[in-house]
This record gives sequence, structure tokens and C-alpha cells, in this order.
Amino acid sequence: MSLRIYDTATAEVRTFVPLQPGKVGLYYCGATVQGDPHVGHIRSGIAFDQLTRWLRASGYEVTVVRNVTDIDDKILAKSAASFQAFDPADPDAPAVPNEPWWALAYRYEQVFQRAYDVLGVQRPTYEPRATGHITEMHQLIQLLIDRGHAYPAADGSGDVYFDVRSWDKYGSLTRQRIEDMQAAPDVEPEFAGRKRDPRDFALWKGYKDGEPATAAWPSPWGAGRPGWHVECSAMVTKYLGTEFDIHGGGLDLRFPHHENEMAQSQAAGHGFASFWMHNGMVTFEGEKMSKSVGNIVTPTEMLEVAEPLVVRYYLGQAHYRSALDYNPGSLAEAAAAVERIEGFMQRALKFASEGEAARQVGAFVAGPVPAAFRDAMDDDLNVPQALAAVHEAVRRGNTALGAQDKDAVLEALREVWAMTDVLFINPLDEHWSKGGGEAEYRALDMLVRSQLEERRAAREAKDWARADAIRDTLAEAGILVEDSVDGAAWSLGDR
RNA sequence: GGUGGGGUGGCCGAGAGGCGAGGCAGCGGCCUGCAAAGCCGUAUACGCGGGUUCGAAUCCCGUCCCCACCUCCA
Repeated sequence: MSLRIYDTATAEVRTFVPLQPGKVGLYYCGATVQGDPHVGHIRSGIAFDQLTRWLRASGYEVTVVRNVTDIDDKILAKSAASFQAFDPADPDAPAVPNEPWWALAYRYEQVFQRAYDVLGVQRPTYEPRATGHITEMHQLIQLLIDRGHAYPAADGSGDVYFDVRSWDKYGSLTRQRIEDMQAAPDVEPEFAGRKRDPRDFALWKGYKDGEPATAAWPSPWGAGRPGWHVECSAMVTKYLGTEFDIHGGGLDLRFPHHENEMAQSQAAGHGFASFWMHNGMVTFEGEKMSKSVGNIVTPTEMLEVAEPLVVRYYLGQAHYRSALDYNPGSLAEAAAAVERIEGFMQRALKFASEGEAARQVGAFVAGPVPAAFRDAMDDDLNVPQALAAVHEAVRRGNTALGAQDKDAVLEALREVWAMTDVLFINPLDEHWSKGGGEAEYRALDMLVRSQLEERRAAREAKDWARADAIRDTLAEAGILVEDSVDGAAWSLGDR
């Protein structure tokens, strides 16, 4: 079976065929860096990270481009607000006073970067910023004007709009007809006389008095700044070409963002994306997380109660197109699942390496991924089923451990290793190393071992009270003791 | 009003005509000095009402409810 992917544009699962054999160009929407990330942003990153890693594991050479939209109305508005007097006690108060828009955008870009890094979202091949591609946008806008699909506003505002009525395929990505769309009442009064149709969207926004001079670029239509959707069309075309394989993003970007992107690019004569992929929303008690509702959970908040690996496991465990509902017990359940996998791998490695501590054994050579896992991933990235394969192998490995069947243990370990590597949830990967250097570990190991030796002697003498007291004391220090046929083992428990 | 996606056992979450995915929690057992971990076993699960079929959670008809997008949104 080869990879099959659900394409939003055709609303069906289709066999993935790259434009160039063996190569994949993937573009997915990153952030408009106007605020802190919430877990929805990260879920999207993880979903496309899983896709990227699976494509690479399948032998494709993948070029990943993810945009940073670093200029938009909200960024300018937030920056402007930071120059006003504000009450620092207000939860919505600016984080930094007197912050220029470009500083604000860059600050948040770095917050996003850190969150992606911590959760193991591989950095894209390239991450272009909108403000660095004004020239490319101008070329695209001019092309659209020349082809009769865009027009400078007649009122001298300097705005340039895409003419949705000139493009009969407008609405095809989301299967909507312009006539059926709900009228946008807030748009009409302000833009009456400027737009030919209320649905026309800005490719270029003319400079207005009061806006920072740094947020305006010269253009054939007057000084101004880019509208929302052009940056993606311009950047994806520059780095992946006028035709490329996959365009991704959150479900909420389908309209208007991706619809508009597709319209302006195809109207410019570009083939654009072969596949459109959209990840589902993260919901909180059934409702989409959004700032206006006030039900957002940030990565920082999750990382306060769970390790990065657990957060990644949780955000990546559902099928990418499903809504993922967060509730207070979600992370604890994910933690239990991760511990189950890690417990097996630690025991298996220890067993296989005859007593060597797992972390002292060098890189383990993973085997091939089992067919069940491969088939699940090839089936539109069915991660839940792929995880079932992981857990099945863990169970089989645990049984083999019980039977002291070394070959079977190793086989299961290789499989689990390979599968968790692909999903980047391998608990033994150094990325997830729980801090603490080798020296600290050795020191602690020596101290704990002396305690365990004392406990062993007590148990031999059937002094259960003494043995249990040692175990209890260690437990209070967060050290979990587990007995097995070949002696006691210790591990650091969860926080 | 338009366009999509859903309602699966206590919880999360796959599946989409025929052996009850998987995880978490629970219960029983094995193992253990006791635990922990692990293993084995364990569930009249598919919103509701009809229908098609030898057989439906999966198909058809009806119906109720939820969510998303149509405005900035991952």
C-alpha cells in the first residue's frame, strides 16, 4: 500500500503521487506572530511534523516551508497599544511597553520557535517571513492586475483588491458559491465604492496616516503593506514553485485564507497545491479554543503539569483531522501510556544489554517498521491505529520479557524503537532526556544503589519493616523502586 | 441561510457490512514477603426511530443533538 491522503479540495482520500518522483514539497501555515501560541498552534505543528517524518521514513526527500506572517493589522494594533498608557494589572495589558511592531513580531516568533523546539517539531527546511518577500508579492499582484483579476481601488486609498467575480472558481476549495455566503455587514460601509464586491479581499493595503512609517513599503500603487493572503502565495511559489505537492494548515484556515490563496495563485496561472491538508481543532470541553471565548490552554501551561514528551504524545495521538478534546485528565492518561512504552523499552534494553543501565547503552539500531504501522500511517496518517501497533508490540515485548526470550524481546524492542522514532515519541531519544547530566546520574545511582543493597540485605533477613522503610524513604524523594527477578531497579518518578 | 465534520463502553479515541483497534480507569486472577511493574481474563459500546440484508456501529429513509467555517483565527 502506498500513501493515501485526504485532500480537502476534492473531499476524498487520494493516492499521493509527488510531482517529482522521490521528492515532496510541503508548505504549511505557521503563525501570525501577534501573540503567544496556544496548544492548537502546536497541534498543527505536530501533525505536519508527523507527516514530514513519515514522508522521510518512506524515502522521500522533503522540503518543508512554513511561513511567519510578521506584518498584519493585529500586530500593528498591539504595538500601537503598547505606546498608550495602560494598567499593568490588566491581564490584557501589553507585555512590553513602547514596543515597535517589528520587535513585537520577532519576540513572539521566538516564543513560537521555543514551543516548537521543546515539543520536537522539527524545524522546517526554511521559514520565510512575510516582510522579507514584498518584492515577490508585488510581482504576483502585478500579474493579477495584468490578467484582469485584481484592481487598484478607485478612491485613491492605495488599496489593491482581488476581484473574486473575475475568477469563476472562487469558492471551489470550500465548495461555496459567492451568492450563498453570508454577507459581511462590517465590510460593506467602509469599503463601499472601493471594492467591486464585498468579498474582494486586499492584496495590498495603502498606507494610512498614523501608521508607523516602518510598516509601509513603496509599491507601484503607492506606499503600503501587504494584505493577509498574498504572503503565502508569494512565498510558497518562490521556494516550492508554482506547482507543489502539499499545502497544509488548520481547519479554520480553509476559508478565507486558503480559499483566497488558491484563488489568487490559480488566477495568476499557477497550478498550486496538489493536495490540501487541514488539521482539526483542539477543543476544550467541546468548544474550539479561542481567545475571544477565553478557553485557551497554552503550551506553557501544559508543560507545567506534564513532560514535553507527554504533551507531544497527547497532542499527536488523535487522527490529525479529528477534533481533539482537552479535559483535565487528558495529560495524565497520556503520561500513563508514555510510561508504559518507556517502561518496556528500559526493561528490554537492560535485559538485552545484560545489566547495563539503559542510558549507558549507545544508540540502538532500530528495525524496520511493522506492516501494521506502515499501513496505518499510509492510510491518511492514521496515527491512532499506528499507536495501537506500538502498544501491541509493547505487550508482546513484555510477554517476552516474562519468558526471558531474548530474541523476541529484541524483535519487539526494535519495532517499538522504529515506530516511536517515526512519531518522534521515543522516550529514550535524547531530545526527551529529563535533564540531569551524566555526572549527576552516576552520583545518584551510587547513592540509591547503596540503599538498595541495604534493602536487599534486609529482605534476605526477612526484615520487611526495614525493607519497606527504605523503599518508602526513596519514594518520598521521588525515586520509584521496583523488584524483579534480577534485583531491584530504580527510576525517577513523575513530578 | 450556505458549506463541511461529528454523536462509539466510566473516560480518551480508531474502525466503517460478518473474528468487540488501542490507551486510561475498573473488576477477577497469576506473579510478589507486601507493593510496583508486567502478564492473562473480564464490558448486553456504537444519539433515537424505522428499513435493506442471512448478518448493520458500518448501507438507506426519517429524526434529535453537537461542533467548525462563511469576520481575525492552527
